[in-house]
Amino acid sequence: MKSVNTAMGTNAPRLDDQLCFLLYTASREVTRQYQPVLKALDLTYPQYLVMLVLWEQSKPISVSEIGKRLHLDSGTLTPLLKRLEQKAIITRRRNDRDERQVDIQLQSKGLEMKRHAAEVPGKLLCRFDDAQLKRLQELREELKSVLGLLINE
Amino acid sequence: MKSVNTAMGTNAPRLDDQLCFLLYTASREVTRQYQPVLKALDLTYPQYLVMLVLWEQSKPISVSEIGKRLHLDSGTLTPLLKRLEQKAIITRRRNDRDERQVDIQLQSKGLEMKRHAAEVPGKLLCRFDDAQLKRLQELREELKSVLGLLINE
DNA sequence: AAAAATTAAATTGTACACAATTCAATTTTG
DNA sequence: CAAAATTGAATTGTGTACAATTTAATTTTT
Repeated sequence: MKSVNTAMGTNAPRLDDQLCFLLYTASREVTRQYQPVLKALDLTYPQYLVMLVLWEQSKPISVSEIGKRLHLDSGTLTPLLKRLEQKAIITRRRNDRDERQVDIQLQSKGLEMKRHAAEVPGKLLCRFDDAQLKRLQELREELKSVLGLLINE
Repeated sequence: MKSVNTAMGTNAPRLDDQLCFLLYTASREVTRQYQPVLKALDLTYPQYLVMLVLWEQSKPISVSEIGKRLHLDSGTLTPLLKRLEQKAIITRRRNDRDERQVDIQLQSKGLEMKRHAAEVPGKLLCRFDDAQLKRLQELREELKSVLGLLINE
């Protein structure tokens, strides 16, 4: 009862106890920790997420489909994808069947990066012991299921 | 063992199973849900976080102290605080004792907003039932403790 | 089939984040 | 005390996020 009330009550909300703030902080903290590792791949963290989508595919995929997976819109993706194109990691091509769509395809450079990228999670997780990894994994499951709660409705 | 291995293994990392991606998505999703509620206060979500810090204080507080609480630097805070100043919510003043510091103080408008803001969490949480609130609370505790793991080291 | 509605990207504009640098004020050292 | 180091904000530059609008292409209606 106590802690539910602190969240719902009429008191001023306490910063450190707010789920939203913890998510906001944790997300930025994790992104920060990815950065030095991703620097070797010359990718930002959002660019890395786009690459994960593309590596899962191997087929060309539309901008909106990428957006659906990452919950990002064209306002974010279009300039990001143009940067990946400039780095010769992907190509952007209008779809012949539906000229509204732009298909994103890996270039050979982008495909080859997959091998390097496979080492990324390990580099970040290696500093945790088994007990800590287990906690991360539990948090992941909790978060995955709560995210379902947040999104539906 | 299985799921720990999927995170550490040499396979291509799976997007939906990555804690980092879940944090990134959940954080943005929650921010999105705050937005309509905060619009009534004419605040963005990061501005709201700064206000939470200021409401907890009631004393003037330096930019760097705000930054310490929110894990944000002056590059983010300076322009944000200038916007709050323009809206007559706060004042910015060089500290007399140490002229390097800029003290942030609530204006009367900013102080009065506290009452309205007290209703914000309730407006977001009211759509969850008791069981769901309990899960949010559990996630909060998990996240709080894991964040400690991530930050120290 | 023509008009209306919908969809997919791109564009525009605002607001973060954050690395890196600058500048001034204060502290620490030699 | 003067030089060196540190600290606190501000600035600069890059890269997201995302609302809102625009434009072109496709689909649905009438």
